[in-house]
Amino acid sequence: MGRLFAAASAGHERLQAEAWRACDTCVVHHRAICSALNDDELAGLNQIASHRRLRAGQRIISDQEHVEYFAIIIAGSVKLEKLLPDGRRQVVGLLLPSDFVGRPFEARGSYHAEAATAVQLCSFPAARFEQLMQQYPGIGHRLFRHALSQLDAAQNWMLLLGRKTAQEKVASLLLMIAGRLRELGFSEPDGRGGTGCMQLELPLSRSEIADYLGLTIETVSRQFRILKSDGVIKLGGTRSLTILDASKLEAMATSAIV
Amino acid sequence: MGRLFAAASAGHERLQAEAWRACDTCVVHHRAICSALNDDELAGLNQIASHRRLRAGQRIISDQEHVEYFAIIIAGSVKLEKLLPDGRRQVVGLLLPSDFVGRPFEARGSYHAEAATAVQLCSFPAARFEQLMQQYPGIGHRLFRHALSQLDAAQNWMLLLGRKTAQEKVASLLLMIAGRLRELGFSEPDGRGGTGCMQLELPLSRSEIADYLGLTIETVSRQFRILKSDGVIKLGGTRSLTILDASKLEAMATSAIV
DNA sequence: CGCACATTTGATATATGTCAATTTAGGTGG
DNA sequence: CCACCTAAATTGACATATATCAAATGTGCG
Repeated sequence: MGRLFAAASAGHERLQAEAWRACDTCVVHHRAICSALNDDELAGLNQIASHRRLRAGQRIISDQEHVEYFAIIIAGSVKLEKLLPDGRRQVVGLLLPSDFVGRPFEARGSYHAEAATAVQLCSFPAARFEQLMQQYPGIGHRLFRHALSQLDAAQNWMLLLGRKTAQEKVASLLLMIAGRLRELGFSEPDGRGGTGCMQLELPLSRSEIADYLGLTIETVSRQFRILKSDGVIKLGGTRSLTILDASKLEAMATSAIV
Repeated sequence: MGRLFAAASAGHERLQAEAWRACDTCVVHHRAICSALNDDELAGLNQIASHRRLRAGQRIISDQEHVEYFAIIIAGSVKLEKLLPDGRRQVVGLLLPSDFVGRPFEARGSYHAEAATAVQLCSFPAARFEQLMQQYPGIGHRLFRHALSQLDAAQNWMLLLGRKTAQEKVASLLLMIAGRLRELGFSEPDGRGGTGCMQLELPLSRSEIADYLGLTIETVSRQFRILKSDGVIKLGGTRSLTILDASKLEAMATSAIV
């Protein structure tokens, strides 16, 4: 997941003056919630925006802690996870570039949001962002749509968690990730740029994948092996993966994914 | 789940004239999305509202079909479910009185919404409702909050589906239902109105419960038996249930529920 | 290059699913 | 109001997908 937005963290004043220009060149500006905002709204947002870089594993929002800021992901991936008191863990969301991080109207987080890879954020102080939301309805409207599509995704994931087999779960995950990365332009058609082939970097480790699918590491690993020996995927290192036969993978996933 | 709103389906003209009055006496008017609307917004909503009664099993929204109307549940319960091609089924949502049914900004449903019990709805034609949403931002804002709390619930359910045992799942479900029914005023403190006791009518059959928890009917039944023999619950008929020891049930559920 | 950690692989255990009867519940007609 | 009747729920015996426990590799970093 390379291609980071390279605009260094300039001084705050400069940042504000160049506000518009900064958004204009942002790699996610045509996908993120800012995409459908008018100039006023965009300028307002830009005045409270600042960039942040996080390393893999750094926490963004913590369960039981005040949410300090909202953010749009510019690069990298963020996982949302919930814990049971005894340590069992469930990943409840995977956010990629252009996604919005944060839960308006609720002071405390209901999950941990954590950088799954190195991450670059465009972040907004929570209080000022909520002010802005009241001032400019367009922002809330965009966020509303984002929440609805997250809800759709969550419901699809409930079907996966409750009713799919380990094999279907793994196949579904790979297709979901591949689809979203392709949409974002991270597609790297492997070999002849055919329909079936795609090379990608997994945004999650095996154990995060297990926690996303409601499985153990070992089961995930065994399913990868089966996919590999069936010639459906190819692994290069632990996080680099090539889908060799997308239609076979789709058949294994049983029905469409979000 | 008795106490239906008894205002018969009067003629359309009368209904509009008495609009305000109708909302004023509605059993859910202080909980549903209409609660925080101003007089204009409420009047607008009322002009396009009509009541509908459905029997258990009737479909409200269908996967792959155009969504014809949105609605607020006045009485009864609605389940949202998703199907796999081979018939496996997952309930992805349970809606109770005051909840909103429907998915704005998306012509086709992504799930089936079906009356789980006899239901009474206050429904709005989809197109006119979306118009109204543009006209009155308050409506969209309320809906936004509703969507966010549905998302929270969905994420909690993902934790349940992915990581809880059958016993924890059943205990969690009972607590979730009990909590929501109590909030709605369907609490019936059994015996001495102590902390621990509550009598309730399950809004779902055993097989719907199984499909909500990602289990089989048989496993659900066995878990009920264990809870019964442990003195945690009491069953009267198949849908009438009394929680005898709420704190024990909470301990069995492992952590808080939405 | 070597070290620590992630991943894979293997052997075995178990929670939950499957299949097959029963039993119970709740509605219907006599 | 009661006996029947169908569908739902329960119960039991057994099967199995996935978890658990335990090494053995592999990977990528310092």
